[in-house]
Amino acid sequence: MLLHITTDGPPIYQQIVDQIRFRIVSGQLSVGDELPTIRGLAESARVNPNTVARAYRELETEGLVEKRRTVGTFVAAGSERVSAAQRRRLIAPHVDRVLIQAKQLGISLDELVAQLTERNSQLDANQTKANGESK
Amino acid sequence: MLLHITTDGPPIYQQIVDQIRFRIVSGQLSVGDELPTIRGLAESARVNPNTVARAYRELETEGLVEKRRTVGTFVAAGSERVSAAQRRRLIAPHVDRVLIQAKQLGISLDELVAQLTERNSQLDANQTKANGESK
DNA sequence: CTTTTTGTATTAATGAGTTAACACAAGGAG
DNA sequence: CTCCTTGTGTTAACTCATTAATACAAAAAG
Repeated sequence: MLLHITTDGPPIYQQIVDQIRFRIVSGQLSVGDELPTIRGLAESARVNPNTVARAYRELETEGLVEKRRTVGTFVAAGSERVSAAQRRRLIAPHVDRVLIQAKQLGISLDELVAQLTERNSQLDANQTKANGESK
Repeated sequence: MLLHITTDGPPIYQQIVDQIRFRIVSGQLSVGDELPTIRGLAESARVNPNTVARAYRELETEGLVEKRRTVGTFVAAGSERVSAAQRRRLIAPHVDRVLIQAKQLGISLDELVAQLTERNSQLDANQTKANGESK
């Protein structure tokens, strides 16, 4: 398991959570798969074991992984079956935040959706550009 | 100018920015209107003048107000004419953030819009409930 | 020119969040 | 039983955003 960690930008534990979560919801990791041990991942990523432990704790709270003491950490059962609902739950706080901001600016839902669509296209364009149209 | 400031929740300077911005974009404050002086608002809101100064600085960066030294702070020209574009600019960072999060969770734009719509209805429902259907 | 009122700048105190150091606890392996 | 590897818990250091204390600068008012 190779993670890309940077000391600037978001907190380390958050980067770990995001990257592992993505591998689970995108199918790169399957139910029952064992994650690296806390110490193992900590060493390979050059961070403190506590930092990895915190990331794993969050993933457990989200219901994505299951920890078995003295054995290891595994992708939790149901991580693929309920994935649609799960993803809705995970994105909910972010959705709420942008809605509240929009309301505070007097932006209607339609306007918000329009801008969302527009920015989405732009982000996609930037991404393919950055990746040199790989794939 | 009466502001509602709470010491918990978001930072004070942010609350000031949000509330004054809303009064500008919603038309409660018109171009050329004078805002309270930094010291005046600081006293009436029981906060440090620096905190108000910071809020005013942000509003100036957003182009919503204009500061005239030794005179005061005023609603900037153009704050109403470009208000649609202005609002888009103000919401842009929040829109980008939720888009990036969605992408990271493998959520499509359509799914995101659907959830946005749903949550919007729920938030509206809560609000009318909390306000006792006032108006 | 002096005073007063305005915004500006510098520095420090505070608090929350993040990360690290290190010791503890539990269960499987031998 | 003993050892080793697993996750857990406690505490402290560090960083950064926020807020406050205080002094400065500029221009209008008199």
